[in-house]
Amino acid sequence: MDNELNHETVVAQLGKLIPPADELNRITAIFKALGDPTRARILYALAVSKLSVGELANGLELTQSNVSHQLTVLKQLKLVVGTRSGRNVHYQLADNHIISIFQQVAAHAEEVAD
Amino acid sequence: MDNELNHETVVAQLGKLIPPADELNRITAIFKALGDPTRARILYALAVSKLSVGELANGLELTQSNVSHQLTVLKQLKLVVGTRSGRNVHYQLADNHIISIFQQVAAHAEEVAD
DNA sequence: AATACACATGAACAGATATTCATATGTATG
DNA sequence: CATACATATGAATATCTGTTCATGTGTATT
Repeated sequence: MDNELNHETVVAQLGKLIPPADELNRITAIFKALGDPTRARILYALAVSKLSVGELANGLELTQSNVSHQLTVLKQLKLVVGTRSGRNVHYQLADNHIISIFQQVAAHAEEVAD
Repeated sequence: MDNELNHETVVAQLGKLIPPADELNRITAIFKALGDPTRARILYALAVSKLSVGELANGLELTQSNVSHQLTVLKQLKLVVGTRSGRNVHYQLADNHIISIFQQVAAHAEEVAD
C-alpha cells in the first residue's frame, strides 16, 4: 500500500490538515484586532510606557471615547490589561509577546515595501 | 539638566515614539489580511502544500471566485506568489516567515483561550 | 478555429466595523 | 453631598469588507 502523502491525498484531506474553525477564529480575531491602525498605535504606545486612557487620548490625538472603545476590544483579547488607580486606569501590554509579533510583521512589511 | 525620559515627556512625545502613518499602514494591512478566516485557511493550506486555485477551492470548500479574490489580496501584500503552469496557477507562501507569525499568534491565542 | 477548462475581474449586496455624540458609572475633593 | 474629573457604555451612522453572481481573459485540446 501507499503510505506516501501524495498530492491528491493532500487536497482531499485539506480540511483536516488545517486548524479547526474555533481555533482559527481565536487566531484571526487577534490578527483582526492588530489590523486596525488606531489599535496598533495604542499598542505601540503601550510598548513605550504604561499609560492611562487620558494619556493615550492626548498623546495619540484621539477622543477619550474612541480610546476606551478600542481598549475594550484589546482587553477582551487579553492583549492589554488595565488596573485602576484612583480615577485613572493604567493600561499595559498583557505580555511582551505582542511586541515580537509586531516586529516580525514589521520586518516582513519592510522587505516587501514597493 | 534632565535627560531622563520622564512620564510627562513620554506622553507629550508619544506621536514621535511610534511608527509613522505610512509604516503603520503597511503593517496593519498585513494584520488585516491575516485577520480573515478564509484567507487564514488559504495560508494554512499553502503551508501544507503548493496548490492551484481549484485545489484550494475544492479542498477548502470555497467558490473559485472567492479563492481568487482572496488570493489577489494576499498577492498584493506579497504573502503568496502564484506561478502559472498551463491553465493552472500554483500558489505558494512567499516565505516561511508567515508560518512563524501564525505560530506566535496561535501560541498567544491558546494561552489566552478562556 | 471552436470548444472546454482554469483563473481573474467587476458589480452588487449584506453584514461588519470604526468613530462620534450623548450619557452613565466610578472615584476623589471641597 | 455636591461638584468635578476619569473612564465606560450605548446608540447611531458612514464606511469598509467578504461573498456571490455574471462575465472576461488566458490556455490547452480536438
